Amino acid sequence: MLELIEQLKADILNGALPRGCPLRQQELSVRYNVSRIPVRDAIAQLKNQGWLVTHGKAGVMVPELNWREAEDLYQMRMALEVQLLGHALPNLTHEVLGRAKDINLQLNNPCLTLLERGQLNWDLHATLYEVANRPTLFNVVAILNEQVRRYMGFQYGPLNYRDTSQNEHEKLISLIESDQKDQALRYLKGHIEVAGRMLVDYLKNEN
Amino acid sequence: MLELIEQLKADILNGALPRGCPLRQQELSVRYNVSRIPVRDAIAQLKNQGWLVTHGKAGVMVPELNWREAEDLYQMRMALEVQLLGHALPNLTHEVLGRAKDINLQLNNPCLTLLERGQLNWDLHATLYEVANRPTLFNVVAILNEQVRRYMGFQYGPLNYRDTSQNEHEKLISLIESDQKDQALRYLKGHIEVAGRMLVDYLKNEN
DNA sequence: AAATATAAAAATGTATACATTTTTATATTT
DNA sequence: AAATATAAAAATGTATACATTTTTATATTT
Repeated sequence: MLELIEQLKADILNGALPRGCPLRQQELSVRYNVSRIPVRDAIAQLKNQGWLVTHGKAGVMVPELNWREAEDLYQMRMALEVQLLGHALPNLTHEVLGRAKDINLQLNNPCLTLLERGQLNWDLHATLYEVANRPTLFNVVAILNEQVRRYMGFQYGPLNYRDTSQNEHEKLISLIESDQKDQALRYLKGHIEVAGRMLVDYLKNEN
Repeated sequence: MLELIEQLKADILNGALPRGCPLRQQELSVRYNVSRIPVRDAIAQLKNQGWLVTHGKAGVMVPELNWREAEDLYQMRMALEVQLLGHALPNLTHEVLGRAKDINLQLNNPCLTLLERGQLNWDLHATLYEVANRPTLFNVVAILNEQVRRYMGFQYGPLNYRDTSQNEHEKLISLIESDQKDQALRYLKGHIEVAGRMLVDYLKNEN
């Protein structure tokens, strides 16, 4: 069923499932070659995580992208990820920071789609957050980042953002390495804030 | 199915479903007089919201209470509810504040269980937050408060907390009425912090 | 003709039956 | 006797069939 969820998410992202019109369990069960039971399970899960919303009293649909939601998601990320990094700081060994650097190098690759870039970006952040040992907080942050993925299905923003974001990661890691805790936390906050503002501005201009 | 979820939550709270040992879909379906399908649906939902956790590779169980989780929940509440109230402040008319005051009066009733008190407490907070018009943020905050309910199934803490909490609500509302925004936000933060610390201290001493 | 009421169709929700996976008990090996 | 391998039992996962609810199309009323 996890696989089915991923397929649905992929088809939501690539536009194979149209926004705004109801999805029928039967159609989906034909499309993915399973019965309606796993389809129902997957729909319930995706509804919980904001990938689908109810359509009337029966049925669900892919929601429209919406800048207010994006703003909320980034505001929550800002508040919670700063907390999480704060808990992680005392446990961030050079080994962990090394793993983060390796991921950041992969972000160099210019062929990455925005979606792949988003995945690596989360992998990097998650590497830092994991050592916080705060599963409840981590879990909420993970869900928020997964929800943000809904907004990464298409290219947006200025082209040079790639380098900006990558440099920001480098700066963040070096602040942590040199034990400048408060500055690292403020820097992370700014990093998320900038990414959020770029997305929100883009969404506002689209409509 | 929503009814089934509520029944399960109630039975988790009152201890009818034991912690730590696996719950079987079959047993639950007999207990609640439904087939395994709605039981499965309910279990999935409760797992998503922290009321159940997986037990090995097959099965779920009621998780033990755990002070680190409680601490995380209250830290998240602190950060996010302050944001939410901030968005709500410009829209908080006297009518809305009046509704909040009416709920606070009900908290006078000394016969309330901690659980009923928790419900009214959330009703009050939700009244203020609703006018923020931030459904995504509101939804996360609502889920956090629902998760906190898991920790309210039993009596704890000093007996005079009732009055303390109620006075804090009064103070918060009066700060809002007199348009002292920053102080209102800081006061809310403290209000949640105190409640969280009380719970966490209690949980730490229990074990 | 617009608004409401009724009936048919189509959707979702749930029960039962079967398939697959996981767990537990037993047998075998070292 | 402890550790591993095997077989039986019991669990979860999924397909199909039926029940209930919702939607849509048609008929009726004002």
